[in-house]
Amino acid sequence: MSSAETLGRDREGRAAALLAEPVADKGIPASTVARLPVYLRVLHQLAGSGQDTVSSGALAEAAGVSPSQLRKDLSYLGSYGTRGVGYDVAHLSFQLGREVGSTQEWPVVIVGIGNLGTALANYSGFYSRGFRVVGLVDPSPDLVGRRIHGLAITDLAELEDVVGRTGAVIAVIATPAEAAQGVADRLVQLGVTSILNFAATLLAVPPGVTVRKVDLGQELQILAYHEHRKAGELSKTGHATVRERGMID
Amino acid sequence: MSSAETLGRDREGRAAALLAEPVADKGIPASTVARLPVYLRVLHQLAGSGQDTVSSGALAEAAGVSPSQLRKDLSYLGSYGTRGVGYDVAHLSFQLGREVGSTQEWPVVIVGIGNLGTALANYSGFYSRGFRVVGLVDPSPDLVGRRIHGLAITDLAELEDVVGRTGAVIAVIATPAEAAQGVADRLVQLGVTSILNFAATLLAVPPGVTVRKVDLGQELQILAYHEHRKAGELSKTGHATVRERGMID
DNA sequence: AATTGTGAATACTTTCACAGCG
DNA sequence: CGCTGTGAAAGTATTCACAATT
Repeated sequence: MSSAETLGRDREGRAAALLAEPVADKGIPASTVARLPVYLRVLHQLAGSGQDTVSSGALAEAAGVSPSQLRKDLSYLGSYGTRGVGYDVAHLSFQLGREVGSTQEWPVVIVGIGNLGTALANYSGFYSRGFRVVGLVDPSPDLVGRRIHGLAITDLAELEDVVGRTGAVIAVIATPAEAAQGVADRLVQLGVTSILNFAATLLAVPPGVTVRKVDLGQELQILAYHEHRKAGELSKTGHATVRERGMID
Repeated sequence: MSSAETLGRDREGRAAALLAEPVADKGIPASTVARLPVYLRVLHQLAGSGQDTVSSGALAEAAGVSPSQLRKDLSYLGSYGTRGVGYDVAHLSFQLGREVGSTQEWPVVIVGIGNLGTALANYSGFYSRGFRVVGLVDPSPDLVGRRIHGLAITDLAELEDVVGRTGAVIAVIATPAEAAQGVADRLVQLGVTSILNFAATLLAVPPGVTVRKVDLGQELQILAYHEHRKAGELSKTGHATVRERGMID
């Protein structure tokens, strides 16, 4: 998988009372958070196919997790199921969406409009999940002014302007590795607090800013490791052995 | 984050003696495996900048992990450091590369040459890590025959031919979600045992086949969750609190 | 004197198993 | 009766802290 990092790991004493939200809103494990979008996607599919109720077993199967893990995950959010019956698809979908923040629209700025940035700008999966690409930024004079889906590419020099005007707090960095840290610094300065980083470099950001990294080369290398292992086992035992289940997300 | 799944979770009794490889080659935790490519990248950088020795502290810092985690990770591979001194960059780099399988070249086939597939086909990060894109496959008549870096796009109907000719065991699926499972089935049939899946769907594969999923929309949703939480905290306490460190990889 | 390698301790995650409820 | 929700148990991963080694 990809990885999440949030630099700055000291913790507040969690003094504030948590009466504000209908459902307790604290300490959901990171591993659970990473699975919520999966559940949400499956629920949308189910809703689309006319199912209006689903059991933990069926939902878990479709999401690729164990039923007990699904129930444990959902239990962090509240008790949205009905014993003996299951979950109401529409209701659970709404509750999950509310938790993940997908009931609102999030403006997103993409910095670095190379092959990958262009692909991301065209990616329909963002739109359907509530993200609106409101800024495309690149330093290349060849690209500035071109349009993707009607949105013009802006010069990197005007990054301040773009972020300020759109109010984006989520940004995607798809620049070469060398440029990424500089871009991140400017984004953070402008109030961006969540960054999805495709550059093959570690970003240093202040506490309170969340970075998720997707390193495509790294993903393949992890697969190569498994291949390598399979080949080794094969040559020793004469038949492939089964690897244990992966991790993360 | 991205996620690793390997369906089929039964385990062999691990009867075979493990004398073949110089270093014990068993049970490296999945979380460690996911970090090895990061260490490898940092080591390459260090080598490039002329450093020939590095301490666990410095290497850990550059990789974004704790020194003790780095040392624990490396300890699974063997004892490649020198107490009181540190690690020899070239030697550690070689050992890590050998473990990850990046001393050899891996032919890779990409299926689905839309925006994302095109970006992946152009991505230089694959080449530098030992991957060779040897096949580009898509069903669209508009695309078949076009070339990317000199490699012609082949019709999906000839998938069998492409995989057979190139001997690829690693494939990337960048098709629409609906097409992904069908493509995966054919790939597995052809002997592919590692798949990097960008389609927003869960792939069912037989035991022994490793799948890693990268869902870009999902990555943003995880960030949105954090934003959502920050906004909530902010409105309650008047200042942003720091989130705990993420997970995965 | 400095830094690795590693058992032991801690923290986190998943699974189990069953009580609770519709 | 069936399925959820959840404490308790088991399994993993990370951090600590220090002995071992150069």
